[in-house]
Amino acid sequence: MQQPTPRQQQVYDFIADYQQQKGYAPSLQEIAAHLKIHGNLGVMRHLQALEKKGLLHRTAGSSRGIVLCGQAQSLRLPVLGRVAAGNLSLAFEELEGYLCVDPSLVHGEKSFALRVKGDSMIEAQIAPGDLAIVRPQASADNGDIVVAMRNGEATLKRFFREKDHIRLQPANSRLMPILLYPADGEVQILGKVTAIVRTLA
Amino acid sequence: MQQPTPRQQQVYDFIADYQQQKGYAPSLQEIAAHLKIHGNLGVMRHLQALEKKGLLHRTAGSSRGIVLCGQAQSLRLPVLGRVAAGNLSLAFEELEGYLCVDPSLVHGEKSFALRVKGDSMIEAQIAPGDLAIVRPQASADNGDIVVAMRNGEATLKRFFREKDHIRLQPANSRLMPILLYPADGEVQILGKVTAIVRTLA
DNA sequence: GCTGATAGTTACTTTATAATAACTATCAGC
DNA sequence: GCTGATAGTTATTATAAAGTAACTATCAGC
Repeated sequence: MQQPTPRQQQVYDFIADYQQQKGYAPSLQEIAAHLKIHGNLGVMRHLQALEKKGLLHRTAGSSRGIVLCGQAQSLRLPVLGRVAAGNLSLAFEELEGYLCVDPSLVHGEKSFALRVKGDSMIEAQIAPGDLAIVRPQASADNGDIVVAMRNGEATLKRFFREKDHIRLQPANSRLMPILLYPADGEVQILGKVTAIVRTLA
Repeated sequence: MQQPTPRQQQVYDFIADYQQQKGYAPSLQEIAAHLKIHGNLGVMRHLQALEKKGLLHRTAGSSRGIVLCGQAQSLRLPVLGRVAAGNLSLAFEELEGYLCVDPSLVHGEKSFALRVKGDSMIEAQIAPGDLAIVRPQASADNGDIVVAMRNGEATLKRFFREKDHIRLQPANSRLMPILLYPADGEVQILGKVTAIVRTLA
């Protein structure tokens, strides 16, 4: 977690105070007024900086859509035993319950927690039984860990876009990578893993 | 406090769910959409009724200015960069911030989150940079993962009580176990790891 | 049958709020 | 002197969201 600049800290503190006192986050102009900033662009950039540093989370286009990380507040995600995918619509199967997590673990709308089944990512320190926090998205950046749907089974793999195909690389030396060519649509990316939560004992 | 009608209860429940999941309250139109009400006047009157019955509080003219009365909170743990231990009193050093977690990850009072430093537990799928949720306790059961203080450094080890000593076993084949005899008090158990939280990307 | 509380609809206006464009200023580090 | 990060201003636009008017419908209780 990066440290904010003093000015950014002021912004953060005001949001925390306001949230604590009123029960919801301030609008950009309210922040601007308090910090004696004329216009909200300055505020916007402070928020962008704070978000990049992982101190808060924002929902674009949503008024007062600011959630501070590490405050007495958390997001409630559904915990799924498995995922099934009919073309990008995630079916919530085997709903195990709900998990409250810090906003810093969640990056985006409609995230959910998926119970990890196999040991395909064991060498990336992801074990069966762990909960993977997943943000639904159809593609990813190189090196991201994604949830891939294959033969009706959801598995975790590392995502690499190469010359004319996509490589889904397990973190398990006993397993082979999957090469995915545009033609065969048998594999589908359901989302990106943004965090791991494991309960011991 | 008056009881809401069934329909009003639905409105209230949706707001509670939304608030929990997203971290802020829904807009009138979002409520309307969810309850399949066309237009937001209907919603407005439900909110007015709920407010009159003392179940929530609204700020006029403020978007998402809904605050529910009497909602439960989740647990907020301090995140420490390291721990130092003067006889069982944990000093909160290098406070990185706070992490909100589900009560299911925390087992006991005064738990905290510790940033994992080395790779002593790498084969137990605990990597450097992970956050270990720790419940302070001076002993443990066989097989538990504990935070042990040694030479001023906190490390994670697996705990085993054997004949006349305690064995602190790393999950890393390159590291040797530590044998701890009652006489030498050079190693101290600070607590037990109850959960692991990792942020990716 | 009347009344009042509850519940809903369509259409609209107003305001709150977020987002963008096009600038300037300061400061640290190379 | 150049660059990039930080910080700020004025202005404008787009959209999110709250609020209002004018209706209808159902149901419980008197």
